[in-house]
Amino acid sequence: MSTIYDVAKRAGVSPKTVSRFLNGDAPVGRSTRDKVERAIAELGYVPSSAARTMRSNRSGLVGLITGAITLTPRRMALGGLPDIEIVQGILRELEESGLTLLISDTGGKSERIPNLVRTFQEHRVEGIIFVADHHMKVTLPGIAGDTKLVLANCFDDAGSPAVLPNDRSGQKALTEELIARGHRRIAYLTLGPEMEATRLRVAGYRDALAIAGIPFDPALVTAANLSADDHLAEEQLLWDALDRVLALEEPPTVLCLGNDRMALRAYGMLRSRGLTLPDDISVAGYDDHTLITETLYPKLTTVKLPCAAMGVRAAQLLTSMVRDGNAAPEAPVLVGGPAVWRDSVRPGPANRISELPMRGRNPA
Amino acid sequence: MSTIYDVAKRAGVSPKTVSRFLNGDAPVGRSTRDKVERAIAELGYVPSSAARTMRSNRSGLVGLITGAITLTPRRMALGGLPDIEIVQGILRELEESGLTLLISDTGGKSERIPNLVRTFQEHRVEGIIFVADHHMKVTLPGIAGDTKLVLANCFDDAGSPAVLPNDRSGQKALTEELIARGHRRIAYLTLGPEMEATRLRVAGYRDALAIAGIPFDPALVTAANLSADDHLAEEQLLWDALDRVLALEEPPTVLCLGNDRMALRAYGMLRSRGLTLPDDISVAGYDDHTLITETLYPKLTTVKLPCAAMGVRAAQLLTSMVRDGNAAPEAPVLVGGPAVWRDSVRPGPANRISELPMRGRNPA
DNA sequence: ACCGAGTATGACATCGGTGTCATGACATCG
DNA sequence: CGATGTCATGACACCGATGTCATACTCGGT
Repeated sequence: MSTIYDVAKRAGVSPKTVSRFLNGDAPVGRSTRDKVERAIAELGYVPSSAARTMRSNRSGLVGLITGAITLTPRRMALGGLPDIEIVQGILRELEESGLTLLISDTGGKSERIPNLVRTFQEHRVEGIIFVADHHMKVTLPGIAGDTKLVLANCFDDAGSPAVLPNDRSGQKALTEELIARGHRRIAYLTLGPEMEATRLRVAGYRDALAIAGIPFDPALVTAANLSADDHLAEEQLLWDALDRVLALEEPPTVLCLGNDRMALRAYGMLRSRGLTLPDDISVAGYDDHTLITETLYPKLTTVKLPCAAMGVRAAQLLTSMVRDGNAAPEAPVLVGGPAVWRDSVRPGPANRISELPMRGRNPA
Repeated sequence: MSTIYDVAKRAGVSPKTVSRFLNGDAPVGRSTRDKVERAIAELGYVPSSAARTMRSNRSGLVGLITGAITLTPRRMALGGLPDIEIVQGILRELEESGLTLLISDTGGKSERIPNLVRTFQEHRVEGIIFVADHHMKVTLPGIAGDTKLVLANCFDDAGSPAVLPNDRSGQKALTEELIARGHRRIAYLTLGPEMEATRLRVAGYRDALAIAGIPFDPALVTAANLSADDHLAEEQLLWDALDRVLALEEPPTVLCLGNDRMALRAYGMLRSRGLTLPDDISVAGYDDHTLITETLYPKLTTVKLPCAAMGVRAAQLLTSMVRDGNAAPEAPVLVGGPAVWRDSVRPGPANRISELPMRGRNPA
């Protein structure tokens, strides 16, 4: 591989002049410029970022740590959340920034992270983005030097700059729209209670109820999902939760589910009870996993989890910290996603379930 | 970030001794070793790969060019082929190799490739793997220097080392198994005629027929897919092709489709004609896209496209070229995938379609 | 006591760019 | 016409590793 010295010799100028031509940091005479240009083309010269990095202490690299690449196909098949969309947002934003992305995949094994970080540091990345597969708290190894860190879809105790989905506003918006359509008895079958998303979305749900002056009924809100990969247990949990809320004295007219996959399952369970969607009961999901939401009949009303936007924001945040030396924001950046209105929620003021025979409400 | 000089000063030794400790290229006294070890830990020293690269001319980087990351979710939703599995295979194989992967995504725009290659060369990658989303011919920009290149799922005119799916043996194996189960009239509704896969798989199909002494009937083989993203036209093409082969004097007892998505469509079309699978007619796909093959009823018999294995082989090939200086293989590496036997092919010697009324054979 | 072999270490140059400073050629101005 | 300023260019050191060569010390054999 030819060097700047080769180019200089061929063009009959000093290496520094070639450097000036390449970087434009000082004027270069027209004829000199032409000679250098020709020499570069003839030699196929490409500057070495290693040498540049040494002198300038800027590598032009940023690191990305994720499990999305190895885990996505499996999660896709399960209808899980494509955190790969966050990675896509990051890619898109970084594309024009002149920064080169080093991607490391954890393969789902978090114990590998320290090694990945170490490798990144050897390559003197200017910043690292860590992408989690769901809204969660993480604990990362300390990062030496002034390498910047941005967390996407997660946060830590150290208060590292983070980009998070606005779960609270998302569930609030959905609930508000449900209320606006006349629903008063809104069941919420949540994800596991240990999930950040659950805590925040329940808060958003209660926000909306409070604004509308509807009293909060704890019987309508229950966890109905596991974080573990145990389909059978998940199914039973959901069935039981659904059973309980439908058997209430005053049953819900709409079911909000913790994610679209739960909604998919709920469709089947409700139908096996002889209920028609959305006429007998309405359903809403969360995530806007289009593979599910657009495929189901009726199409699923849900809340968009703004993955791509989170990726873009995370990348913007990192570039602004790395290139412009901006300080990290005090508070996490919250990225909201809209409620996406489809056909699984009856537009009318109420559903018919309260008029149904017990068969629909409790088939057992 | 601290340097080897900082470590040397703190440990009271020369930088070269620290270097020896780090690389183990010469014996280091026990007490010296301890002092150096402590100094490194106290300073959180991480060696600079940029400096190392300059001196040694080896960056420890390999580049990967793909469109899998940005395109996968869309293709997944379509039931297309997850070339991301190739990337996974590469990741897995490279993990323990000490090489760091630079991943660039084309975003589906091949005109970006020269820039990606250029960026890789600036970082002095030791090799580049190019991953295509389907078996195809590509034309890549020339790569200066002695950077190695490996093509995965594609090949070029220059004879660059390539890892390819063995389409011919795959379709041959499937066809042979069909024949072994008594099928004689085997229709093959292929992908677009311009696809490499089509040419090779038809050859494999004919190989199997020839071995069994079954004459090749051109009326049974017809292209029934478009490369373009035109669902409606695709559907019509498939319908028409299906219509023609079913209306033959001597209709097929089994339909082979160009991929699993076509098989998925074929299921619907055959059923709308009142045919029962696999009793009235058998169906086989290609790719083993488990989201489809395991979900359909009956489960789809298909040929596994060995994506992960191709990724592994491509990475092995590149590391052997980069690290051990091995020469590129003369011929492309062909990776075979087995026929995966599920329930969509009737085990019996023949299907009943030839006994069916015209309704089933031509509903129009 | 002496020599060669092995062990443990350091001085110095080098990789390919770029920051700093110096220099020479002109143009401009009072 | 000399002082000043701008433009165009080059010489040289430096970033942080490591290869090469040199040096000093320790042993065991003779």
